[in-house]
Amino acid sequence: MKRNSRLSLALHTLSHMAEEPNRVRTSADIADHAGTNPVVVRRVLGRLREAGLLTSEKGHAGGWRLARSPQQITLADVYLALNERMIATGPDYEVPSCSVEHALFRRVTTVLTEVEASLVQKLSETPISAISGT
Amino acid sequence: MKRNSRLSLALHTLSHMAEEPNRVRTSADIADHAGTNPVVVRRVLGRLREAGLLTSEKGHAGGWRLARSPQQITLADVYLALNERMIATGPDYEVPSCSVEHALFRRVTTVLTEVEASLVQKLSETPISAISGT
DNA sequence: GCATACGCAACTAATAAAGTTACATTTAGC
DNA sequence: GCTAAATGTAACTTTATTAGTTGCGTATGC
Repeated sequence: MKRNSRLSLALHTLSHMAEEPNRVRTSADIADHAGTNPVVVRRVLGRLREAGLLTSEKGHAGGWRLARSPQQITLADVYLALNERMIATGPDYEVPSCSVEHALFRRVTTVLTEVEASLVQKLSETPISAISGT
Repeated sequence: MKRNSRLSLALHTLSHMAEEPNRVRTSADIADHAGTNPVVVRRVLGRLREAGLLTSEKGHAGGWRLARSPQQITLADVYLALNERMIATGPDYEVPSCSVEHALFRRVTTVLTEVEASLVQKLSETPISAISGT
């Protein structure tokens, strides 16, 4: 794995799960499939659980499962759950003091925010069931 | 500066240039405004030049200038010039051997490619002149 | 010829992410 | 209860990317 790996891992895993929603999978199984390791899987899937897309159960016979039907989970849900905004200029760029600069800065930020919203809108049109074979 | 800095730097610089298209700017000037240094500026703007968005001239009184009018340069041009695909699963994820896996893999890739195309389409609707004050 | 610009290569430093190890906690089944 | 198997999480190491820096070659206008 390399870059964009969280989104990639999340999508592949969810698509798989969408094919057999009732099957419980352990992070070790998922890691094997994805060619990574269980802790990394738990880190990524943990975010999806926080967002209400997955549930996990501890202990013997525990593991991961979809929290709702594959038709009700869209790519936007996954994208937002990972909380990795691809576009927005973060709040780290030094905010300019000059007012002209500041106005320019705000216009750039505004446009990028709109673009991101449009991206999320587009993502929300595709449920993960459309990616799985079912 | 931190992340997304190339896109950020490019957009801010181009927006500035859009306000006074005839003015030639040195990488040192631009670096001062952006709070970075001239070499970094040349690296980023170099990509925009390769994409035909900017021209640069060496020597005394040299510097950077828009290659065409601000109305004719869109955010998609900038995004594509930087060649940083934000979405696509690169060709680095190990390609699965199992045919079922392979089919799933291809569907994920296809969907992400479509999403990226839609993003570029959206970006192409905004020229940099819309961000500058003019 | 000299000052001033870009072009580029090479190196360092900072950052983020994946990978790894270790251990606590929870749960099912005996 | 004991044990095996699973998640949860913290800490650390490794790796990859990027910004930053330095130095020097080359081009250009005065």
